[in-house]
Amino acid sequence: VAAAGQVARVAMARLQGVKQRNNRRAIPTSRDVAALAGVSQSTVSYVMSGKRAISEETRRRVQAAIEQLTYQPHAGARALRGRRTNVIALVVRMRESLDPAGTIPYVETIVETARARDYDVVLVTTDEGPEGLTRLAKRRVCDAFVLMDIRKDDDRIETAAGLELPVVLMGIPEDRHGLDAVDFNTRRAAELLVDELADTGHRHIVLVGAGPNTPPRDFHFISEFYDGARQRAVLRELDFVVVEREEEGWTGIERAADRLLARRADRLGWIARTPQVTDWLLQLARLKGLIPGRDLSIVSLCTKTTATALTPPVTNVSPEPRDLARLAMTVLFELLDGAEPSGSVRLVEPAALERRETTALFS
Amino acid sequence: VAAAGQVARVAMARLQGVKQRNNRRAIPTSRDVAALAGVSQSTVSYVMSGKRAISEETRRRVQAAIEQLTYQPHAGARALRGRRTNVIALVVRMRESLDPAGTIPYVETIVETARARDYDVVLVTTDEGPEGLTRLAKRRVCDAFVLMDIRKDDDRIETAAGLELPVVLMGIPEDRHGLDAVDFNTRRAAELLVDELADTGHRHIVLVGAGPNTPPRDFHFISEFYDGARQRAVLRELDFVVVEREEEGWTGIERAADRLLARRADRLGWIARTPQVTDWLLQLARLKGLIPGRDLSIVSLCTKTTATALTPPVTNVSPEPRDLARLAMTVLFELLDGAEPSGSVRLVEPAALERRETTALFS
DNA sequence: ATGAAAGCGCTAACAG
DNA sequence: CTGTTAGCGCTTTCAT
Repeated sequence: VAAAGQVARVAMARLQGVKQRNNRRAIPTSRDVAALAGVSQSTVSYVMSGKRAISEETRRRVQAAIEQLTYQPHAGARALRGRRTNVIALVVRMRESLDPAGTIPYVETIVETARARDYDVVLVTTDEGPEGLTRLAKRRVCDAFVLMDIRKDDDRIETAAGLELPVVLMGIPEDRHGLDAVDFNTRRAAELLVDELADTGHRHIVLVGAGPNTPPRDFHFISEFYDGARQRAVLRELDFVVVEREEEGWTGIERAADRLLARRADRLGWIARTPQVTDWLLQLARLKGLIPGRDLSIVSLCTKTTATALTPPVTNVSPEPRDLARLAMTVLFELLDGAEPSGSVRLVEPAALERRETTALFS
Repeated sequence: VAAAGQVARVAMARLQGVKQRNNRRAIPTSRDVAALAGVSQSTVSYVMSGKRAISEETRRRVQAAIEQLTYQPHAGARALRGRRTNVIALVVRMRESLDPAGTIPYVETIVETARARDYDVVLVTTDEGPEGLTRLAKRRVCDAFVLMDIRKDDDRIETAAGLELPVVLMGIPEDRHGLDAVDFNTRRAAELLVDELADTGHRHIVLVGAGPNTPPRDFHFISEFYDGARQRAVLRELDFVVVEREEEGWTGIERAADRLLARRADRLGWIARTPQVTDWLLQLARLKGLIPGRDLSIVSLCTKTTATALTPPVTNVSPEPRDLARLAMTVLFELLDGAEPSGSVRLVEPAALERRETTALFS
């Protein structure tokens, strides 16, 4: 007890000394906590980590001291000694993002999930290239990587695979180099959309993609969607065409209107692959005096939120971004907890199709 | 030279030892670089920081060793000893974002600008609340903060002001607590848009806001836009009304159509405050058989990219997000370089209005 | 112009 | 159950 008192006095002196010199509170260290609680510095560390048994009395005193000083452990010191940073690097494609608005929910969910396990997230852009990954790994800035917006021939994969750190790919490249990947089952989503149209007596399907700047063949989830829809249409004996816009934006839709409507009046269904395209197709119908759900159908791959926010509400299959982000983090935490990379792909299955006003019942 | 040789041998032994034990390359430290270059460890540090004169010959050898080992300094060790983390915390509002798609360019620009000065960016959501800021500061995770999406009564401000770390606010709160802030001059932007309509012979102006979920009075840049437009309209002796939608989405516009068109045929100009609203107004005009640029005008506060991507291209004043993000980072780096917080507000002025097809020339 | 050495604040092995 | 101690890899004196 006498010793504890002495240590406490020393700590007070230190705090006051600093206060006098800087005229402002210094950020407390675990030594300050220890002194205030009258224990050794390592005991503070053990109280925080829970890695050894601590008497109730000691734990209480230490916790009180921690709260009184609002102590937080120095992240750098922890990383240096403990060889883990509690930081996850999230590598996203921002400059040429496929869907800027769509990116936010992913990022948000990943940050939330990370925080739930006391990880912070550093955000990196693909523009930094593979060297960016190497830099973060060698500088020990992070413990693991999540790579978003994976292209089939993504140049980050090989580098990431050589890093000896946990990596999860969101999206499926041609060569995974042994890394774990997660994605939506967009093939299955396409099948559900085609089935909906088949089941309701449609004859002709037009699949409308996002346009010239997003080449379907560069991204696995897009080509899967196309292939799935096409094959299902064959199976269900429906006429099937893809209309690729030759121009971006609304103009692209307007210019393609003739092709989109070539089979008008004959049990026509449009499949929109993105929220934006869905909106435009509704707009086009409105402009042409066609009522979705009566004159033709519009079904869409978009979230429930988007589908119900549109007018009229659109029949959709939902690729919930949050589910995919959560799956990615589940896999990542397994790896961080010591699991061996399995090099496997895990898919998020689409929820059941939700029929809304834009499905026409022809049968 | 003999000593250097010996040190080098020791380092080799260390590297080999590790290699044998782990069966994989250990990440090299500055000691390894020093040994390989035949200099002391501190010399490596000085070569990297440039904080003392180094002979050309020594520098060359050290650089060669650095490259050979692809050495990167341990971020945690640096932070611990050097008392700076080279990390900037970016605090964004994601869950209830005003404009999810619009957020990306800000984030991208901030990450890029940070990287240009060798800072990384940790991404935090406002959901973590003020304690999130305290945590990052006390753990020494970051050296500075950028707070986006500032509300007038933002609860992060007071905490941030007590952190004794550089902070830049993007957006203007009621009480800045002495912190520096940057924002767009949306008041000026509104004036330019009203002037355009006044100069081209319009009589009636309808300002269309984003809708019920974004209360204009919560955000300074929105209320400034409204006030600026209203006052300018008075000055130019134009009839001026604000139409707030009572429902979200396209439905909100459709329901408000009567109010929007009440003064139809009489030199009517619509001012759209967001890209999304601009798109909807074009849609509404199309639907009503009105041709923007002939029957009425649509002018918009949106980026050039948005304005020209629409059909027809829209007259706009551009609040370029990248400019604002760059300004924020300029201020932040001044603070990081030791400048005292001035508690001032710096505004990004809008570029000149660009007239496109949606301006009707009534005069 | 360079080297030796002292820690930064923490974790974990070692020693009761 | 708790304390003492040895570093992690770096920056920065102090010494030459």
